[in-house]
Amino acid sequence: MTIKDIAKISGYGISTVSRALNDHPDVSQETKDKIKQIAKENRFVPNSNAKQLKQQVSNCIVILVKGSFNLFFASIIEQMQTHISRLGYETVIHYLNEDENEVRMAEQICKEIKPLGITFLGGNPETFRKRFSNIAIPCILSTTSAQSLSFENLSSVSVDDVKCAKQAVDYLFAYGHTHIGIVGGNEDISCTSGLRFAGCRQSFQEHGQELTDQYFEQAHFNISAGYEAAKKLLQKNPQLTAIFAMSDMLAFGTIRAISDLGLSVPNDISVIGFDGIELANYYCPKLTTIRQPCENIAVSSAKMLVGAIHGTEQAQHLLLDAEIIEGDSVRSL
Amino acid sequence: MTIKDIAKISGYGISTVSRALNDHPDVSQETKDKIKQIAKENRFVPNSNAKQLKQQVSNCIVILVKGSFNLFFASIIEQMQTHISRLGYETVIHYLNEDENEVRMAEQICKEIKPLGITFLGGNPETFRKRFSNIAIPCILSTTSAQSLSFENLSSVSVDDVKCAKQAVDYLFAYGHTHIGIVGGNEDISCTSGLRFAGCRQSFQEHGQELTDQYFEQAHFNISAGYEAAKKLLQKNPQLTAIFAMSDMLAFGTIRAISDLGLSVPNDISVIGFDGIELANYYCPKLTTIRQPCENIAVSSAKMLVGAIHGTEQAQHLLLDAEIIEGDSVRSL
DNA sequence: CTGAAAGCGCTTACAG
DNA sequence: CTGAAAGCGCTTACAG
Repeated sequence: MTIKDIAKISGYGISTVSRALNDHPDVSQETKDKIKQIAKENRFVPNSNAKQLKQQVSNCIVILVKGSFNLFFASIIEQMQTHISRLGYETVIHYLNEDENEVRMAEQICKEIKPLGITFLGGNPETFRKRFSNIAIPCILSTTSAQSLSFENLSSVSVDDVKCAKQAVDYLFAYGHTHIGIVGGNEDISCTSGLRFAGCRQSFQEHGQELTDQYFEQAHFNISAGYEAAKKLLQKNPQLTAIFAMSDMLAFGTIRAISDLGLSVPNDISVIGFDGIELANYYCPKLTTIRQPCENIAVSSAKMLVGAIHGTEQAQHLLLDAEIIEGDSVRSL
Repeated sequence: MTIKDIAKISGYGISTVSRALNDHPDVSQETKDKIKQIAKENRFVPNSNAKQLKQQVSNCIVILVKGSFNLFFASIIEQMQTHISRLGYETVIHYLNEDENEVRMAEQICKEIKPLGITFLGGNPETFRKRFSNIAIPCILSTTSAQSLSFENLSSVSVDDVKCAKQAVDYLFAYGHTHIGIVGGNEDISCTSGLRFAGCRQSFQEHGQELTDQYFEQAHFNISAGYEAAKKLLQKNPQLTAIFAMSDMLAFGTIRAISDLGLSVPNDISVIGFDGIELANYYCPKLTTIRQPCENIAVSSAKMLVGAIHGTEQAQHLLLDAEIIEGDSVRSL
């Protein structure tokens, strides 16, 4: 069933059928009704390949997600999708592995499906610095700041990772802890864990401490990595009374590790996480964590991207605040 | 950059360029090399719309996922994807809301992108009964059995939900519990929770009990629903000493609810889950659960679908076994 | 308000 | 081994 068939059945020409189906204003209502009726009866679905081949641009916005599983991203994606479709665009979600290059993939997607814009979740600014100049459509980096880059078609929406991580560690200091460990983080400040690490370092310095190897253990942002890292950390530094885990998943792994060592949270060791996913609130103990403003990130990203697509908005870098959610995983010393 | 441009640059005709790029055997190696080199230099990416419009069928397999967020599905999707691409096909993932009709969506997708096959995650057999006859390509229902249906192009891979749920409740009885509650489930045996509920009922009967309203509370399969349902259940039936939650997420919500009521798991109340997601192993307490064989479901689904696409396999319904993972959330009475 | 015609970028029978 | 031509299903300037 193609528009040609509908043209034949209806007696109209194919151009009129096309216009009627797309609700062009210059087709009489009567004609539209007839044609739409026939399309409906025959369960006509337009061939999107033909449509897009002809139109050169699609109506779609791509959400490019790095890291296939991440509850934090999940809730953002969901809301983003809802919002984008409310604004009248289709959305295509594409997942990449951690080791794939998101910008290269974006280049390919641009050539293949010609989207109007792209939002990146979990991208690395360094990758953007190197290759993003190949991309011409409006893009937005969500949950990571692109402030340090200055592409005129790249905006970003995120929390200030340095500040928020500092906030987390400050919180532990404020509760009287002086032996604080960090799960996650590294020296590379171009990525999220590097930025959060920098925040930790600041907090340490302000409290007259130096953040040495003794106090942190790197980990990818998943639960089993958190478990392993926490175990190592507690082995090399048994005096710790509190741990900042750089994501809630890391925090869950950390708490499990602490339990497996025969210790309890928060009685022996306090734990604070980062992200504020729904599960944090249902974990036992309820996790104290830095809650990123998911809805705001999702909605702002969608709005800014659509603004940029309309050409009404310039690239900008939105830094949002996070709030501390107090659970039962931190106690004062 | 199109193949026309490459034809111009290389001096060959566009048909030769097309054939070279697609590695057709009737193009000399030399020509192929030259053309591919030029394509590479110019970062040529074929326009997939044009390609598919012409080819009429794509090379892709669609994974249609109902319910946008579900850690259990997540790990299956990931493995399925890996496996499908290893078998030489592209994969497109499409998420639907709970209230959308998966089969109707599949019909549309068939017309739009003409996939070779579809795997459904989280589909409802009843929906298939009504509309699936409209679909002509090989499909597979994963994690839910389509045994009761007899479409020659619809296979399924799943555990036996009735049996596995019975296993869970039997386990609690075996540990001496006699007041067992169920979180989730309903009378509609066309869906997963209905099947599991039927298994619970069987177990109750075999142990000389009747599964009345007093013993269960319905809940959608998410953590907050589990929390609410468990609270209600314990309110209306305070004598319970054990609960079977029909998914791990429900179990987490249940455990949190128990804690909030000032009781402890497993000392006051034992809890067993269903699915066996990674998180279950990192929850506190470690969750005892019925582990579905994710890899096997993923791999078998992929294999069976590809077999059906090749026309070498008939529709079949694979029922896999689940195993009990013993955590620390059940104690003997 | 409607239609005939061109063309989007590709593939593939057909001819050489 | 290579090329000219037709055609996939749509949209849209152009003409009426």
